[in-house]
Amino acid sequence: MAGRLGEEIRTQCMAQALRRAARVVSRDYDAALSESGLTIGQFSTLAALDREQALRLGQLADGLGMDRTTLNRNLEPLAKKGFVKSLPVPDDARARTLTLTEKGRAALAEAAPAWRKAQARLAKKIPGWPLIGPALDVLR
Amino acid sequence: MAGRLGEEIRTQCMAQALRRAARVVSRDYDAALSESGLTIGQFSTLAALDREQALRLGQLADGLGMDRTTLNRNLEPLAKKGFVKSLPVPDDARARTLTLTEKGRAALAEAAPAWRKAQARLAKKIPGWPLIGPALDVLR
DNA sequence: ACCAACTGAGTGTATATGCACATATTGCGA
DNA sequence: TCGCAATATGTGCATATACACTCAGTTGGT
Repeated sequence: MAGRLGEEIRTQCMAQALRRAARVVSRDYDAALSESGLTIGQFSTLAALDREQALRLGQLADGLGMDRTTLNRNLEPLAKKGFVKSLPVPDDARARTLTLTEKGRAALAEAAPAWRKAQARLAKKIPGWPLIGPALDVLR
Repeated sequence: MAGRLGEEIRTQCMAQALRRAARVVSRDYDAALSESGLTIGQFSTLAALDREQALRLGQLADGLGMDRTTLNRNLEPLAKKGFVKSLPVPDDARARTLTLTEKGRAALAEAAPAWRKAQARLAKKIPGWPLIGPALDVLR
């Protein structure tokens, strides 16, 4: 009688599966990026700012599927390194726009080769990825 | 010329996609479980211990795809609540075995209905899940 | 028996995550 | 204009994550 519930959770819990997968692949990417001094989370944040400049905190957080306050704190190490700048908005004294600095763009470009290596390695390890990526897009 | 690299990363980075998905669904499960006082991560840990008793820290961490030291710290709130106990191993004075207490098993069972609700809600939101779950099993 | 390599666990530090709450500002209706 | 709801951001707290390092105990070779 031991563990019927636990077994059900292991085989069916989507959160467990996704969190586990995120941990495993994050460690891999982080190792690949270690030379660059960026984590995969920081790399993703810089990439998001590279796509669109002058985003507000809330907008960027939405884009990353992340709580606003989490992003706020994730920006601290990036700001400390001078990769991201937070500028006031003329129209609205509450808001601030986030911009990728030249230094930030350079760091992103410099880390890109290591990222591509991790991509290639992972793509081999997860042959079913072409099915996964699109299927997860519904969460956007 | 702005953002070619950022665009490539957004469309292709597996870590970004998985981390994002994990964040989004975790918030959902956490909200569903809030009454129970468990996070989805804690719920998963209890479930793993429900499947197999007397696991060592390292074994359980491997099973969860988690760093050993992370699990060590994740166990603290569970131990504080009396859901998990760490017992010495007779054969090996270095090791300790983790056991789910009766209280822990009860907490897991009590949280299960809320978890099932989150499961049902998410299954509707991610119709492609039957493809995703098996495809991620390669990371085990 | 001894020592070296190995193994299992714990700690220091840094980052990541989000809820509850607080603050500041804007916009709008009475 | 006054006041209030809505909006944008920041902070306190708790948990989550993992690398580098440390320590204790085990194991195998001599």
